[in-house]
Amino acid sequence: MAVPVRRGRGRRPAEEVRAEVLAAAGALLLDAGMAGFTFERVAALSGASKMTLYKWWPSKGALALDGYFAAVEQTLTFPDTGDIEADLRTQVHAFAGLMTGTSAGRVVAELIGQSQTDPDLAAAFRERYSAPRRALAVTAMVRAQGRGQLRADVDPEIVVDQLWGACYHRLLIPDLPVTTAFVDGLLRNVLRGIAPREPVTADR
Amino acid sequence: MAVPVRRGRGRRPAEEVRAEVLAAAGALLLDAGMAGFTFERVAALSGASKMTLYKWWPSKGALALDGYFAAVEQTLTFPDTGDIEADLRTQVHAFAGLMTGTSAGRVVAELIGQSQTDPDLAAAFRERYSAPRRALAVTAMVRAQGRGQLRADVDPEIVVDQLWGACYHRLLIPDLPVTTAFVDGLLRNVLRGIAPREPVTADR
DNA sequence: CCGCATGTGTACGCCTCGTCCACATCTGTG
DNA sequence: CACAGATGTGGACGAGGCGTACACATGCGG
Repeated sequence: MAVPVRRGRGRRPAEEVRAEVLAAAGALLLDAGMAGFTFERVAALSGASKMTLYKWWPSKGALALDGYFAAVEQTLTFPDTGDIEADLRTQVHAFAGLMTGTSAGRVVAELIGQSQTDPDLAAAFRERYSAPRRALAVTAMVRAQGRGQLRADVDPEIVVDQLWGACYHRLLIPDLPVTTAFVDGLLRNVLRGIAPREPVTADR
Repeated sequence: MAVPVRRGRGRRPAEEVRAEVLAAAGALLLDAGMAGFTFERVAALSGASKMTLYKWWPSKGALALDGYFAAVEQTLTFPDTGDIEADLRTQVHAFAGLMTGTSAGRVVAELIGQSQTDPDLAAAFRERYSAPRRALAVTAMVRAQGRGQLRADVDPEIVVDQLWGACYHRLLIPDLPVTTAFVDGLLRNVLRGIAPREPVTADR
């Protein structure tokens, strides 16, 4: 009897739909995790049709990644104070804090997990998440090498794997937790290994 | 009309069934990957009933892990030649070689990926895979500290994350490949950071 | 030699996937 | 301003995996 004002069929502005889908995807991801994240549910939540989702996103993982970015505002900056050790310290601690203190850690871990069997997600993740971050850290280190703060024979790419890889290791294979003490010890070991012969800053 | 000799119904020796299931699981895992790995298929391949599988294994991941162990004979040794640097070098290179040279790398990556949303697999993986390996490396390093080959203030657990974590990082988030040059550079950086003040072995 | 524990075949309801259709509505072009 | 085409919607479909249940056959232990 009651006639709904909006029957909901027919074309809707793409921007509007896209925004609602991303919001729904982000929300679902945050509180259901990758396990309960499904095209079906996102469609239901957002009020969009499954077909639209399949048209715009190649895989469940790719949609989840977009949802993640929409949910957590990413600033993506790398300070350059002129002191590479301090900057790396700041960044790694911030990263570890984000991964352990918020639900972002769980989500990122599940995205990486899903990307092992979802090529589209893997590509999207590399392109939009890991590669940019890696590049920021690397350029900062290259500049530091120019200033003589880092040994010239050290490959910055490898340092990235040492620092962030170690954190991801504990995040993905949680034999041991990511603690502040862990991050401090990690930074100490790594910095000691890549500093010039006579360390610029004496540690301890 | 033709009467099959073995109707296949009724009880079968548990050992026999278990062996066949593990063989089937391993084979399926190796050539279909975690994507095509399903209870249904393992049951069909092994000739066992789905119900039996559900009874013995709590999740698809747990079954896959057992299948993996059955498929690749794991030796799990850590040499102790008295030279910790050489031993770590050997171990990390062997690990990297296994991960890149065989299909084991793909499978392990997918197992870790799956474990992000499968608590049973995560527990089994930690208990039967990562923890034992970590322990081997750690005890070797503790012994080395006793011999004065490693700084006493270094936490061996963290070194494990630096070395293996870095490799896993490139395995799971393949921005860059795991090459011999990478492993060499990694070892150089790490060893330089954990060696006593005057390095026991001069590198370069 | 017999009873019972245990695995087997089979079937079921539920869910997700990925695709398809007919239709409603927005958008831009003349 | 009107109309035609582009685009999203609702609804439905078959395939396939999940997880469970039941009745039956058979090996093993007493």
